[in-house]
Amino acid sequence: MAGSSWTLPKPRANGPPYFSRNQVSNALHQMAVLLELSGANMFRVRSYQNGSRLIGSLSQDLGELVASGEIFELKGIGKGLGTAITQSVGEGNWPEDWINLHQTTPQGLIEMLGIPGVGPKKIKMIHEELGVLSVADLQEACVKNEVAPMKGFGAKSQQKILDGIDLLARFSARRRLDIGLRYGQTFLSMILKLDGVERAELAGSARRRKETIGDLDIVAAVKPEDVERVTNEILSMKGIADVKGAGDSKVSVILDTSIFEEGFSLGHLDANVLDAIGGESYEQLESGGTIDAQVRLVPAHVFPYTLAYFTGSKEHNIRMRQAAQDRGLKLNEFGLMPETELTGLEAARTSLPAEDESDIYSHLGMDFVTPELREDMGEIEASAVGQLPDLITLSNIKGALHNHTTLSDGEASLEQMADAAQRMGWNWLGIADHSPTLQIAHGASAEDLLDQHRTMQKYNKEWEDSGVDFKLFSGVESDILEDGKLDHPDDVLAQIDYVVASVHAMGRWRSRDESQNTEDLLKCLEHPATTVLGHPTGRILQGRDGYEIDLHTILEHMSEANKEGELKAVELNASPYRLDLDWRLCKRAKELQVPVVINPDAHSVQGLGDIDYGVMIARKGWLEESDILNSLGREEITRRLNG
DNA sequence: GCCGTTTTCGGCCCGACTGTTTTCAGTCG
Repeated sequence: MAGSSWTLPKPRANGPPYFSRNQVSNALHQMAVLLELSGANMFRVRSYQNGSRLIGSLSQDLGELVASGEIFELKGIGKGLGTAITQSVGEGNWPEDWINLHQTTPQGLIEMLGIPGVGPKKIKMIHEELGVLSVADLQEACVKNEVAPMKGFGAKSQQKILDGIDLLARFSARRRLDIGLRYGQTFLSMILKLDGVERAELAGSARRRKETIGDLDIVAAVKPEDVERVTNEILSMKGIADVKGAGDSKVSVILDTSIFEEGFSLGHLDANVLDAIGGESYEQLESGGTIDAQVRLVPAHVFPYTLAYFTGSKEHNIRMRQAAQDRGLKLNEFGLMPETELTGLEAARTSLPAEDESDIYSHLGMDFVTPELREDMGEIEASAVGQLPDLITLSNIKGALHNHTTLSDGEASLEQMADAAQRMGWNWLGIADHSPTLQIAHGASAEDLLDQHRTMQKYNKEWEDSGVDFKLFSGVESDILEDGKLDHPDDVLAQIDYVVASVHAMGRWRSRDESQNTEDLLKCLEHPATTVLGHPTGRILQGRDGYEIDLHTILEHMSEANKEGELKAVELNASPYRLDLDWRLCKRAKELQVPVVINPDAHSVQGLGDIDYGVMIARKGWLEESDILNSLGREEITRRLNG
């Protein structure tokens, strides 16, 4: 979980509230993990997990809920959690037993949870009987053959643990959405070409457009008599680095980059990103990369059920099964049917029919839920009452505000960027090059910035005179300095169209606590010139966590400013390395009516294409056409920026 | 730990797989 370390945060000085939604949500999540390791009842563990999700996506102010006692009325917060949260948020003290559990659980046990095939029960036993405190200890114990003789273990278990530790060291990282989709879509298109494959779709977190992807799931409809042949043809495909298993309904393989006929290359990376992900070695890591993939082969009549099941999320599936239960039915990967003695495909013969996933939802009295929304973030409730959002698509995008040129660290000139934007069908483009403090990115001086502004005005006049529906806007990506100050004098900022304010001094911001960072960001947002908050947490996916920040509070302040007629928008940075604003908070911004602007943060012509990933995440975050600035026409955006 | 127009106690989503077991526990998705 981003920003969390395995300690309980210190209370802020000027409470109550002493802790933010993030902090309480993280603490509950940690408690769930620690309780699991301590051998607690799994349903108790789940209560903490549910509580964490609930508090993390809370639309009300946590401090107020605690002060008024309404916290106890939330479904999922009872006497126990309610009291604990009230005490921590209201008085600044975490419960004694929470503190104790943190102090008595060795850090290494938490790391051991990452080993595939090793769960809390086994860790607890190994820890108690062998005194194992870390992954390294466990490896040593296995090598010394101390694990196999234990009750419930054996030679195979011991070897599996050793293999798991090896796997953890090599492939612990999930893959970014862009990488996962490239593998997934390539693999899917190859499977679709096979004789006997009636239909096939990408499932799992890739289909849900999660910002990172663990492994690929593909579901294919194949007649029983074709399964063996199709399986063999999949196993002989280009790009299969290793076969993990192949049964009569599932093929499990590891893909490598030889699956890409045209080779595998990464686009341009900005210096800040490159720095964060370990420089040039990252490209090598990618080109030598692999990804696990599973293909499920099922008869056509169960395909929609299997697709829905393996698309998940787990949380969404749980709610769907409960909905089925409420109707006296049972839902699984084979069908939706009355309770029966039969199991698996046998039972599926009694299932209600489904041509597509929408039939499944319709059997349960719900509207079809698009895969991006299946996270149990309110979509179940909304679909039951016909209130699902009408999500944006790429065709809604008419421009974007945060892009770079050769004036700072971009690869393309102003002219090339404008030309590319027009070819993409956009009606406007905002350029926001770096400000002077960011020397690593050749931040531009005020003089150069104003020069660029005049050049844009010249082009704009030419387009207007010749009836071209396109316009450039001049902005700056201003570093947020000490005390939330902007990086140019006010008189310079007043001359250009807008300011994207972003944090780049990550070292300093990450060394400070949440309340200090939040305070500085709020000050910066109060500056009349600040229009857009750029990459709000500074995270680099698979690279580094962002700085600690209470974005709930930030968004609430921005909401107030917008109500008073100012324009304060939050960026959804579309770079697949960032995807920041997180989709979980997009929904919050929407509720608060804070405009979102999806920005490719392009450092090249190709970089403009990253808008695609931004749209995916915006959809995942429930955003509709009216929630984003990108959907405004040339004249409307002019009015909003100048208003 | 949470929840309740059949319940304040006894449930809490479902199935496959694996390895350890003579009937099941742990892990995973």
